[in-house]
Formats: sequence, structure tokens, C-alpha cells
Amino acid sequence: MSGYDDISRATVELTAVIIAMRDGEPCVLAVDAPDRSALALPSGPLQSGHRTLQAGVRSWAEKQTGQRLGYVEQLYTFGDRPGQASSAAHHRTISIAYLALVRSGDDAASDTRSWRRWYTFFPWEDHRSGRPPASDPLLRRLDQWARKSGGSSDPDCRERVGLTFGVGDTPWDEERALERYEMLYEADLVPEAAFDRGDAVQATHSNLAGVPMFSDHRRILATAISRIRAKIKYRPVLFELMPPSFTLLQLQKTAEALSGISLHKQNFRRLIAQQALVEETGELTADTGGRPAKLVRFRKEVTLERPAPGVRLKATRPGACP
Amino acid sequence: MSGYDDISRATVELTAVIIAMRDGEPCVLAVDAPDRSALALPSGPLQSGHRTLQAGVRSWAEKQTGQRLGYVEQLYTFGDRPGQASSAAHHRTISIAYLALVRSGDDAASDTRSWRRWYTFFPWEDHRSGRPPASDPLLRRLDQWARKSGGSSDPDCRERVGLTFGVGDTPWDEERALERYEMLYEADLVPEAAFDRGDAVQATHSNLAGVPMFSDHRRILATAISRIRAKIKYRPVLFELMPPSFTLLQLQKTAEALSGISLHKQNFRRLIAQQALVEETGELTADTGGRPAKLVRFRKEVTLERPAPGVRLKATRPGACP
DNA sequence: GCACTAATGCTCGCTTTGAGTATAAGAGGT
DNA sequence: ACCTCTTATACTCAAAGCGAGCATTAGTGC
Repeated sequence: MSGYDDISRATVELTAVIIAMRDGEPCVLAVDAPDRSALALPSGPLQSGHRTLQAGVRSWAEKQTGQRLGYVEQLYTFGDRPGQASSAAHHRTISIAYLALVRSGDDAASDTRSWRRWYTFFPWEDHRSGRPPASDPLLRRLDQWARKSGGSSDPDCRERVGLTFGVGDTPWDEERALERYEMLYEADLVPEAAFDRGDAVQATHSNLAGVPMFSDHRRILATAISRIRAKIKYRPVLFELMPPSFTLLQLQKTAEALSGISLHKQNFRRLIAQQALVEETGELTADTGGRPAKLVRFRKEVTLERPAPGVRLKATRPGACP
Repeated sequence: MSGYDDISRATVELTAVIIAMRDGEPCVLAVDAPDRSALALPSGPLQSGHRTLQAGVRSWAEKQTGQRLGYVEQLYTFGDRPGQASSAAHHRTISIAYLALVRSGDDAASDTRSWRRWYTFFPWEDHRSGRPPASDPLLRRLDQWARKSGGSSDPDCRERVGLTFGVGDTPWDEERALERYEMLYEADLVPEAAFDRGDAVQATHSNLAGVPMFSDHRRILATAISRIRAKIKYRPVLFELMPPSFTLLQLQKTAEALSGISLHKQNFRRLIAQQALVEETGELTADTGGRPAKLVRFRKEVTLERPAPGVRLKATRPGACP
């Protein structure tokens, strides 16, 4: 409508959240940020040599980490970063985030230090042994914030905190990882919030709110976590992280580690069995410390046959069945 | 790695799939393509004046259709179109698609002709009265294609067709709309496939494979349909399409129209009641032709309280319960 | 042989859900 | 007034799903 052409060519940044299980913990592949100030996700600009967006992501990830990617899916496209004020001469960057899953055993052995447990960035997300006590102070500060910011206009603000973080009689919903991070950001309880405003970052936050990341990368990681936690319930993505053969307990531990909740063992097995997601290899393993377990492998056929071949999961209530 | 800077600045195209219910049918807002060759989705380039990506989408949609958008969510980001060969001097365009839902009654009355029933583009997706007989020839041609293309390397190809289209004992999965479109594209049964290859488009296809759209817009629409059909089951998006107050049957008809399957009336009501998704307004309406129905409205509170306040749905088997 | 750890098999009761019957309440015609 | 048609709404019933737990098996390390 305006007379002059204000179409902005933008730089397209491709960012990869690369996940693998290492020692039973979900880990994300991190690199040093360009300015070395923090950890960052592998990323780079879309180049003319990239046939497709996904090819670009694979290329950058491999260049920066030496890791070949297996399963890759698009996560979300982010517009400008909140910190960058949009001046007239503003150079736009949009960033397209991808989620990649690397099979256990296929992860690059080269640089062990670059794999970080994801709960170091989100300590409050690990509810496998109930709510981590370390998150109590965080909840208190959230409550303070809710009281102040809510005021009269939003009396539900404290309630929203409770619902998002599963306080009181609200059940913990592991899928809301992104919402929780965004709420902490709004409440200025993660260092990134102050940084984006241009404030000096106080070291006060320390480990309470987890290890920060470069730019909005922790938000992107939170998006990935939410996506994974939701998706394992209706698509067999869990198996993208498993080695070629595994035991049912390994599978369960993986599901638990990813979703951050603990599951009922027998029911988990029943679920997997009913859905015929795996088949026995015929081998046993005695590495488990108890009775040897049958090794199984994923039945590739299910990718086709079942409409929603996921692993539904439901948290056991904290006190039950030790 | 390469010495020269081959970072490509790209044009970012924002595309909107705008959905509303009109006369009980899900409709999409369409405009004429730039070259008037076909119908297209409203879209335009990201401009420097756009604060956020979503703001850009809203702006373009309103400019091109006069329609203000309500609920908006990001759908998917598409890289280059398959038809555009990636030459060295290739100018890149990436397109970010958004899904918008417009409440019944809030839809622009101005230009009635621009709302198109979405089943005109996907006639095979309407299973409310069982599989539409019109899709039989399509299935036959798909089967022909599967026989040829499968060859020896992919003997499951015919099986895949059956699974995707719910042939035989496979149940119809309404959420697979995108997969189905992509399969038809691969099988060269939609005009867009020939066009993208640069071939002359034969009029032979005619209505069999639905009305084509500009560029990859029909694929984007299929993405939207799949997303909506999945999402109404676990998020209260259905209500974004409803007027402020409505009857339960209207709600059910909307769910049926969107998902393309028919539902069991009493169970649908039970589901809505159990989840406490709506509350009675106290009014009745006699516009239904039978006993007057209570009017209800959506309980906004549920957006907060329930973790997954969707409308789960399950197809009744075709012959049952008349 | 004993303690410990897992693996695996099976039960039980509650909830969900697919499907159907029965009844109520309006409109419109005769 | 009565009959018919249409839709609204209430209630039943059985099968399947699912949360929780008991019981048994089969290894390892002493």
C-alpha cells in the first residue's frame, strides 16, 4: 500500500536442537556462542548451496559439531529477537529451528564435552522423583511476581502460575515446558530476560533458574522439549533415540528421562506389548544387574500401519508403588 | 567452509490460511493469484514495518481480504518451491504459513465469493457420509501408480496407499489429509504436480482431484486441515470458530465438518459435558426444527484450567445408529 | 544358600467409551 | 385436539482401557 518498496530481505538463520541420550540422560549438543559468552545451539545462515532448509540444517550441524543427524523435523520459526529494537534500518533475521534426534551410539564420540544434559538448562523440569526441591525458591519468586504484576487487572495471575507449574491440586503437565520457561522469562527470573532488555546481568540468579544460553536458544530448547514430550505419545519418535536393540527398561527409562516423569513399569510394558511396537531379537542381556532381559528392536513396519503409534504415558502418583 | 560469502538474503513470504464456518461448511478465504491463473491464499512479503511475523500476516490478510483475524498460529515454514530449479543465481524465497480462525459472524460480509468451501479443494476428504463415491476413480488411479512406481524396490507401495487412504480394513484417519495430498502429488494426480515440472497442464484431471490452487498453496491448505483436525482433539480451537453462543448440535456439526467424519450425538454431548467445556446461557433457540435447544457458550476459564481441553472424537462406524 | 535386583506374568477394580433405548418438547399439518 | 416429524436430552449397558499392585522367575555377588 505504501508507495515505496519496503520489502526487507532477511537473513535466514537455521538452528538445530540436537538431542541424544547419553548415560540415560537426554542431552543437547551445544557449541560456544559466537561471542563465547554462553552456550549456544549449532546454527548458521541459509546459504545458496543449501538445496532445502533441512539440508542447510544438517550441513551446519555437521560442520559445527561433527555430528551427522538422523531424524530431523521442523520446530518453529522465530521472528526477531525481543532484544533487538526494530529500528528503521533494522536488518532482519528470522530463525528457523529444527529438532534432530540422534540414535544412542551414533552420537559423535569426538567431543564429549559438547553434549549437555538438558536438565542443566531446565532443572525444574525433572519430576522423575517428584518436584525437585531446588525449584521451591523459584516457585516462591514466581508467586511474588504474580502478586505484584497481577494487580487488579489480572487476579488470576497467581492461579496461572499454579496451573502452569502444577502447584496444589493441579497435576504437573510435563508438556508445558515451553510455557513454564516463558513465564519465568516474563517474571524476569532467567538471566536472558535482563540481557534482552540490555540490563547488566546479575549473577544473583545463579543456578536457581538453570544455565542460561545465548540469545533465545534456551527458548528454542524449551520448544523442543515440549514438542518431544508431546510427540512421544502419538508418534514413535522415542525409537529414534534408541540403539538398534534395547531392553524394555531402557526404553522406559528413556521415556521417563525425556518426559521428566516416572512411569509404572508393568503398565509401560503392557502398553508397548499391546501396540506391538517392538519385536524380540531373541537375545538376552545380563547387563542389567538383575534377571537378564530380552533384547527387542523397533518394528519398522508400525511406521506405516498404525495411525498413532506413540507411547502414551501417564505419571504415577508420587507416593505410589516404590 | 567456502571462502566466499554465499549467504543468501531471502525474501520472506507470509501466507495465511484463514478458516471460518459458513452455512455449516468450513471455508477458506481465497484471493486471485498474482497471475490470475488460479485461486491463492492471501500472502505478501515480510516488510520492515511488521513488528512481528504474526503482525505481518494480519496486515497482509486484512489488506487483501478486508478480514480481521482472530486466533492465529504458525503452521509451517516452507523452503523453495519444488518447481523452481535452484540455479546459482537463484533468488530465494521462504514462505511462512499461518493458520487463522475466524469466528462465525465475524467473517467479512463484503465479498462473499472469496470464501470457498475447503472440500472443493479436497473432495476426497469429506467422509461424513462415508467415503465419497467420487473418490473411487482417484483410488483406482492411485493403485495403478503404486503398481508401476513400486516395482520391485517398494512392494509396500500399494499397501501404503491403502493405509493412507483407509482402504480395506485400515480405518480412515482424518488427520492424514496432508499425507494424502502429498501422495496424490507424487502420483501426479493433482494438476500442481505437472505444473511444477513445467509440463503443460492437462484439463483431463478435471474435478476428480479437486480444484487446484496457485503454487504450493493447496499443500499449505492441506497442512492447515491436518493441523486443525489434530488440534481440536486436545485444544479448544473449535470454539474459535463458533459464534458467542451456540447449541451443542451446532458444535457437533462444526466438529464433524472440520474433521470430515460423523460423530455419535449422545456421546459427543457427554464428552462436552464431562469436560465442562461450555456453560448454559439460559436461553433457548427454536431454530433447529425440533425441540428447542439450550444455548451454551464456551467457558473461557478452561483455557487455563485444563491441560488438554480438546474435543476428542471418534468416528462412528458408517452403518451404525441412524 | 542368601540377599539383592530386575524381568515378567497376572489380577482387580475403576473409568472411559462405543453403541443403543427411551423420553421430552417444540413445529406444522389435519 | 391429535398426529407426525424433528431434534433435544436422559439414561443404560457392555467392552475396552488403564492405574495400581501382587506374585513369581532368573540372574549376580557374596
